[in-house]
Formats: sequence, structure tokens, C-alpha cells
Amino acid sequence: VPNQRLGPGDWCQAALAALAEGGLDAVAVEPLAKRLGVSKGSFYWHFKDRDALVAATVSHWENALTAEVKNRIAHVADPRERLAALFRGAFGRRVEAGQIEAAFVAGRENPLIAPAVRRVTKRRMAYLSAAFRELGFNEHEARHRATVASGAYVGLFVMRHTNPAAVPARSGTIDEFVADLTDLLTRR
Amino acid sequence: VPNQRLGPGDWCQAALAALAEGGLDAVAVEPLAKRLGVSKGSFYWHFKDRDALVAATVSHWENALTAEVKNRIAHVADPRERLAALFRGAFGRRVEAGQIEAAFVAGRENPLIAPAVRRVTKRRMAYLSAAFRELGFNEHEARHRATVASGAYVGLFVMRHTNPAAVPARSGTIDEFVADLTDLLTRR
DNA sequence: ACCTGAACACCGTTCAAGT
DNA sequence: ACCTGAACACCGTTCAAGT
Repeated sequence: VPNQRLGPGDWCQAALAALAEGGLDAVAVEPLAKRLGVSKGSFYWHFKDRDALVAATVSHWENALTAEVKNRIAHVADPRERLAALFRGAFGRRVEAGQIEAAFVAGRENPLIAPAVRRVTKRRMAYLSAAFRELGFNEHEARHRATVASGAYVGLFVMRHTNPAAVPARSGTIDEFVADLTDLLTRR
Repeated sequence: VPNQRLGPGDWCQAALAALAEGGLDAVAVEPLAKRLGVSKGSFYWHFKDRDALVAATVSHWENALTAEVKNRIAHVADPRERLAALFRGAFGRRVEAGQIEAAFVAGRENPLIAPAVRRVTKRRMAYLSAAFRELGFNEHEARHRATVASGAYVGLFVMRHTNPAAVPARSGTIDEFVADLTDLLTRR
């Protein structure tokens, strides 16, 4: 912990951790204050209210995700490898990342969350679709396969926290699973 | 009010009214008790906890809806007229019925609500599909049109409370709208 | 059988006062 | 600039005691 005093970023980070553990309901001012070792009153110095924290947290997540895709996936030249890299991302070393996305997907009814989830999904569809086009599929086929791929990606996140036994967990089985999935989706 | 003493049914009825006005969050023990002119402690005589009330309320709604369809729609001989009757049901005189369905649709993420909404949707699809088959469409076309019709039906409920201006409100415009919609959906 | 009243826990929000 | 501490409102849940 570098500085005693906290900023909005610290609250967002704590909110993301709580989100991963207990879903949207766990993003509650009092428990977060306890976790940060600070009185809940101090929260209101940084944010207008709980909704403002949720909004900022969603935004934080969306930016981080976009940046990660830009840095770790977009630059992969081979489109098949790019797809595999994306899917492998669904099994990030820390379960955390996946659980956060799952929590946001589960809470997509919330008007603070819905627009960000929509945007993220739309972007994912766009670059999935582009990858399939590079592989030689026509526009229609590319869109169709991108839809399936996007669904599978999100579905893996959700299953990972609703039905963990159904999803591969060890690094060997993950690699195998990702290879099979990529094969299936790129087959003619 | 026939009897001073209340039963579970009275709490469900109050819960449905609250649901129509303020969504799932408005189904709260304390406000309902106030509305019923009773202490909130008495609630726990009838129900284990708030979740039990929500579950019972969902069940109450599902049964009432099923019964209404059986009594007011299923017996209409002409399939076109039956479709029109269904759509007209989406504009029931009291806004209440529509708002309750909209609230349940909005809360379909809730595990207490999801199964009932799924069942209601499935049944609706089934008898819509049957109506289209009676009109001479083949199985595939019937299913497709039933999907569109079901979507439109639910969409009307949702829009009615998210975007009321976009939905007809006076009885004349409603009849016209329903006629147009039925025409569109049964066109070859 | 159904209800009251008081209690407790938990959370959101405000605000004067501290450093 | 950031935080504390106390206060208030609101809701869920329990339970002994009433009728």
C-alpha cells in the first residue's frame, strides 16, 4: 500500500474484487470501507453515492478490457492464433477477471452496466468477425461464426461461476480445449 | 376488506400491486406491511422470508395468467381472432397487468423468477405456433412467426413502461394497432 | 391462529468536526 | 484534501408477549 490516503481508483479496485467474489450486491459501501480499513463516511468524499461508484467501476473495467485486447490480442498476426489467444483469455490465470465479466454479464439488466456490456460485446463481435473474414469466410459466414464464438466466450465465463465442474481448469486441459474450440469454429 | 385477519393471498396481492408500481425492489416487507395496515412482524407468520413471498407471488401470477389465457383466449375459434385477442391482452384496461409482466421480464435474471418467465414464454410460443399452423403455415414458418409474435408481445409490455409514448394508449388506436399487427404477422 | 412491539443487524447517506 | 464519528432513515429478521 503506497499511500495511506485513498483515491477513487482504490475504491474501484476494491469494488472489482468484491464484484468477483459476491456479484453486484457485494459492491456495498460499508463492507468496502471495512476492507479498505477506513470509515464508510470517507467514501462520500470520492463519490456522490453508490451508483457513482458502480458507474466508475464499470468504466474502469471496460477500459482495462479494451486495453488488454489491444495489447495482447490485436497484434497477433495469424487470425487463427488470434482467436485462440482470445479464448485463452477466458481462462486468465486469476479467476478474478472471468468472474468480473460474469458478474457484469449477470447484471446487464442494470442501467449502469448495460451500455458497457453492450459496447464490449459489440467490439468483440467486430474483431471476431474480422478474424473470420481474414480466414476467407464471406461476410455472412463471418458474422455467423463471430456470433457463435462470442456466445461461447461469454458462456464460458458464466459457466465458470455457475457450473465450474463443466469447464476445464488445469493449464493442459485448457490448451487442449482452446485448440479444439478454435478448430471447430474455423472448420469449413 | 372482508376479514381483518390476513392470509398469504393478501400479501401476494399487495406484492403484485407494489411490483406494478415500483418493480421487484418495491416488494419489501416493511412497506407492504404499512400498506396492509399491519406490523411488519406479522409477515413472518405467513412466510419464511422475503424470498418466499417473491416465490409465492410469481407462482400466483403464473397461475392467474395461465387461467386467463384458458378462459379468454383459448376458446376463440378463429385463429386470426385468437391472435388479435392475445395482442389486445397486452393493453389490458388496467395498466397493472402489463406492468407486472414487464417487471417480471425485467427481473428474469432472478432465480426465483426465471423459471416462471421461461415457462410462460414457452407456453405462449406453443399456442402462437399452433394458431399459425391452423392458418396454413408449415411448421418452420409457424415457429418463426410465433417467435416474432412472442417477441412483439413482450416488447410491447416492456416499451409500455420504458417508453410509453411509443405505444398506443387510447382504445381506438389500440384496436387499429392490433389489427395492423395481426395483418402483418399473418401475411403470406 | 394471527398479530404487536421491541430489538438487533446491516447498509446508504449526511454532515460537522478533525488532521 | 481526505478522514472520523455520530446520527438518521430504511429494511430484513427474530421473538416474546398479546388476543
